Amino acid sequence: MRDPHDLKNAGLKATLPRLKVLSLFETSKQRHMSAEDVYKILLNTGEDVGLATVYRVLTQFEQAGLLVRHHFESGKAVFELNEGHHHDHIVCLQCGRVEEFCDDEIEKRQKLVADERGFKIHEHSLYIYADCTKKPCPHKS
Amino acid sequence: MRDPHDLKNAGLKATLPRLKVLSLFETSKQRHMSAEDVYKILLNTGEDVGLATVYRVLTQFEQAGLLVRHHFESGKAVFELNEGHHHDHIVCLQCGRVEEFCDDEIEKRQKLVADERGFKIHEHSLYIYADCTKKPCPHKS
DNA sequence: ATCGTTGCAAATGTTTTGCAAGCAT
DNA sequence: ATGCTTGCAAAACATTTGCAACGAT
Repeated sequence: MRDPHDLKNAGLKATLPRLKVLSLFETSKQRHMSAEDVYKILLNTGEDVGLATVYRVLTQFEQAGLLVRHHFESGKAVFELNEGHHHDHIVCLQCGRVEEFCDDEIEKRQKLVADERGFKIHEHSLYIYADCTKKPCPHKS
Repeated sequence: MRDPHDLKNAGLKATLPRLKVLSLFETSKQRHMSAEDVYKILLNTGEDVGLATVYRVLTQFEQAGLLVRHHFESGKAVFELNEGHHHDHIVCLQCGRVEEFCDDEIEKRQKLVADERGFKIHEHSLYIYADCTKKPCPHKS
């Protein structure tokens, strides 16, 4: 299922639900998933986990630095694996499609803007919300 | 209270609750307010409006283009008056403080990034979430 | 054996909706 | 008079929490 090592490093016991959730994020083609997404996928896979546990595990993983939480203006939080490398997100407001990007110039100006105003930016600080018109946009996934 | 004109233009009847809410946005020192904020301020001012009405009116104003809705990674939506002039937002994740900014270089690159990926950006597309460390940060308003 | 973890159900917080009464036109 | 609007209460979501049973060390 998954190496219990990473969990132990994070100070978390290597329990079934935690291994399943972490495993899912590492094997899923979908990089960004909500608690409900994770819960449903695990159910469909025949795994038996409670929704409350999924929420708890996701929060613990976020605090342990294994996952990053985003809100993406949708009313529900989504999580992605924290793989260290910096990137920002552009999100379609119609269908929820997420694409990652990295632009040095934007990085530079972003830090400038933040510094001027006394803000300290994070790894994932910057979001662009837009509409994906050219690509197939299923209007709500 | 407020000129009923703008409301009529938007195809909305000039009712008391709507005039009060619009008026509040135009007179409040706080540019960004949640439904709860608006509701409480109106109550404290002795005005009598239902919370459900506040939610409905805010949504109608958003659709009419009078207000802009943001989520700001906080679990609750906030609204601001749409005054036409473009700007982006940098938001403190600790206390919710919002500052507006406009950076031509970021604009340019943002459009580029969006174009490359087939996204169409809006007036308020770009957000930076950060921590305001240098300024007094009340840690939750 | 101990203490963290789980699942369920209940609680919480935000936003939406059904419906009868009320108001703008 | 008509039809949009309101307020309230209830419903709908997303998320969190209390608690007794369970599982990893």
